[in-house]
Amino acid sequence: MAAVGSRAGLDTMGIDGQDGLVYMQCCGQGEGVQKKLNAGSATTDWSVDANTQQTNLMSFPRSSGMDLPYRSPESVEMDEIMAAMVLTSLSCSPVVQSPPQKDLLPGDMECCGGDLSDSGSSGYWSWDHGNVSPAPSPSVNEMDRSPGRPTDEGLHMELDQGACEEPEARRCKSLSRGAYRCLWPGCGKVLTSRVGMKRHIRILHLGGGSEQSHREEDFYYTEVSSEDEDTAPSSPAPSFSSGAWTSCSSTQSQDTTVLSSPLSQSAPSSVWQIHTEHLYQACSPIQVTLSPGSPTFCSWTPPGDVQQKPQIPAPRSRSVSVGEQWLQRNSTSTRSHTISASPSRGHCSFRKGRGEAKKCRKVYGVERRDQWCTACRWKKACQRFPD
DNA sequence: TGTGCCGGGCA
DNA sequence: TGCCCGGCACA
Repeated sequence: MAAVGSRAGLDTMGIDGQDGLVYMQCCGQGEGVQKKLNAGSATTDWSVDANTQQTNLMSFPRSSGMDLPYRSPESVEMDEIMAAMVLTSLSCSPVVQSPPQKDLLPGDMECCGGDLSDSGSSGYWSWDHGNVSPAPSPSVNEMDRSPGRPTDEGLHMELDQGACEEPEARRCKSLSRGAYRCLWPGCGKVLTSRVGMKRHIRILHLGGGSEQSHREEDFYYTEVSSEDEDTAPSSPAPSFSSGAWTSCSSTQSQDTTVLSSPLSQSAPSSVWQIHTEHLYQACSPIQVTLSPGSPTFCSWTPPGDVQQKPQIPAPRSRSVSVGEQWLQRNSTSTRSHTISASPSRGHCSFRKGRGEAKKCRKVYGVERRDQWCTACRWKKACQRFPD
């Protein structure tokens, strides 16, 4: 039975005779599932218990010299039944059985499965055929989650990861009908799966699965969707956000197009928010969005877009202070100058030399402090008269 | 010494 | 998050 199961679902099942550990590795994915068995007790919280261990001992030679206790025929039969159940459930996964290296057809795996692939598992565990729950998980996972059983750290990591991402995957699918277009010169292939697109880029264009190419995949595809195309030209703010950016800000852009992207979720909060609310920290947007180490849509956005789009003033419902309102009305041009000049300031800790422009303090004087811009009142970099 | 503003604290 | 201020750098 175990041998049959080995072909069906399990590639390797190793046993540590010292600790009673059984290592199961599914389909060679490197996603080792480590089970610590109660070798001595007959508790059946997890079906593959000591009996199963002994079954495994029958099929897999072990190097240790542990004595094998006598096993009754009933026990052997029960072992076979248990092993059959476990292995059958494991082998039921279509993803497990499918070859991992081919290009995924559209619809194979939806968006958020790509998160898993970043960790090197290439999304093999991101079974995502619609909302169908993963086939092998009910038997194994439910048994793993049963109370009274020693906590399996490694497996819990997998389970937690899946538990955390599955709602997100559903949310992605419910909110976005996006597709992913390969930006590789001359390719332009469109896939509905981020994982598929990543794999497409990695295999066909980057030529392998090296660590670097793993990170570079994000640069060679873009997200396209009908929603995006519909809403993009409507107003400056959505065109600036363009999905990835809107999803970056969880608090302020709920009314805009939401094209949820795992990459964009890891991106910093929106430049728009930074520019409008904390302009005196204007060095942040440039450094953040152009950071070469962050493989996000934000990085992929051409620098020109990053610097130009936030300059477009857009009406916002946010309550602003008097100074900021004045700033929004009058200093759009100077703001763009500030943004473009902010890299010269370098890191925020670098204190730039004093500029020539008069500040609010000089213009209005201390006695008219209420007319200062907000930043000046807060002893921040002047917004109204930036250098 | 005055000014600009970073960094941090407070509510 | 908004607001304020100590303290530092610079002119």
